[in-house]
Amino acid sequence: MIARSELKKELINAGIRPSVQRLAIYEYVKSHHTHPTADVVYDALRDVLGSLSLTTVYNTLKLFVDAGLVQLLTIDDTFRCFDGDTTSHAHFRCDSCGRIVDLKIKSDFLAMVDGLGGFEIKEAQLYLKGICPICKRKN
Amino acid sequence: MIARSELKKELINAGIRPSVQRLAIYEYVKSHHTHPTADVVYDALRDVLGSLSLTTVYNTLKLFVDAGLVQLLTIDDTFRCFDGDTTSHAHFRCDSCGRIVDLKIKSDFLAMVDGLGGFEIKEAQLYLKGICPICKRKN
DNA sequence: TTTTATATTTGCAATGATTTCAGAAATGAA
DNA sequence: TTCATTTCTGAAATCATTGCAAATATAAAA
Repeated sequence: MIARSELKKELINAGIRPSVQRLAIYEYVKSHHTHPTADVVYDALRDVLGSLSLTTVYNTLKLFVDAGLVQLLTIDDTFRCFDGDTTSHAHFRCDSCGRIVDLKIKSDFLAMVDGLGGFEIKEAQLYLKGICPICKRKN
Repeated sequence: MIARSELKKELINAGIRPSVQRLAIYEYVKSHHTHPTADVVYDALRDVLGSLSLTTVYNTLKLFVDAGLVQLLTIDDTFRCFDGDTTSHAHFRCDSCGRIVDLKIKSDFLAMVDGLGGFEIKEAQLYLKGICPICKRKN
C-alpha cells in the first residue's frame, strides 16, 4: 500500500491536479490489482466519497492512461479495464471465470519481435487466454 | 491466394456448412491481410453477393473465431477487427494513421512468460502501439 | 475576505458497435 | 414434393462509453 501523500505527489508530478475524486480513483487502481473496469471503480467509491459520477470515473481514468500513470487493458473484447501497475508484465484472462491475472515476463516484449526498424513503440501488451489453474482443478 | 475449393474444405473440416455468404466472408478474411472490421467486410461483399446482412457478417465472423479459423483482434479499443492469418505473429497499431501491421516473432510468445504452470493457454496476442515508419517520416 | 476566472464534477442524453430476435429464405432428407 | 432444420435478414434492443451544458469547487487577484 502506497501512502496517500505519495500518490498525491505522483499526480502533481504528472501535471494533474489532485482533486478528491482523482486521488480516490488513483488510490483505488494503485492499491487494487484486480484490473477493475470503470464501473467497478465507480461502485466501490460512490459510497466512500459523498457522491461520484460515472462520467468522472471514465474521464479520470482516461486522464491517467494518457499521462502514463495507468494501463488500459483490452484483453476482454467486451469492456476495458485498468491496471495501476505500469511495469512491464503480461496478462492472462480466464475464459471460465473471467479473472485477469498478472504474469511476470523474462525479458522485454520487444526482444522477441522482428523487423521493428523504423517503428516507434510506445506501448506493448501481451495477452494470454485460456483456463486458469483454479478453474482447471474444478473440472 | 488460396483456391475457393480449398477454403470450402477448411470450413467443412471445421464443421461449418459452406453457405454462399460464409464462403465469401471466409475468402475475404483469408485473402485480405488488412485486419478488417465486420463493417469493412460487409461493405466489400454486399455488392459482390446479391444481398448481405451486417448481422450475418457479425455472426459468421464469430463462428469462424470460435472455430479457430480466424483471429479476433482487440488492439484498438474502439472496435474489433479480424485476421485470417492464425499463425503466431504480433500486431502493431499506428497511433497516427490507425493502420494495423503484422510483425514476425522470433519464437513462441509463451517462451517469455514466467509461472505458467497450471494454466491452459488457448490464445496469445502481442500488441504493440506507437508510430509507424511511414507516419514517422511524414513528421 | 470578496470577486473573478478557471478547472473539475455531475447527470442525463446521445452515440455507435454489437447482439437479439422473430420471421423469411434456403437447404437437405425422406 | 413435403417436411424439418439450418441459415439469413432487417429492425429493434443493448450497453459500454462519450458529449454536453449546467453546477460546483478551487485558485488567484483585488
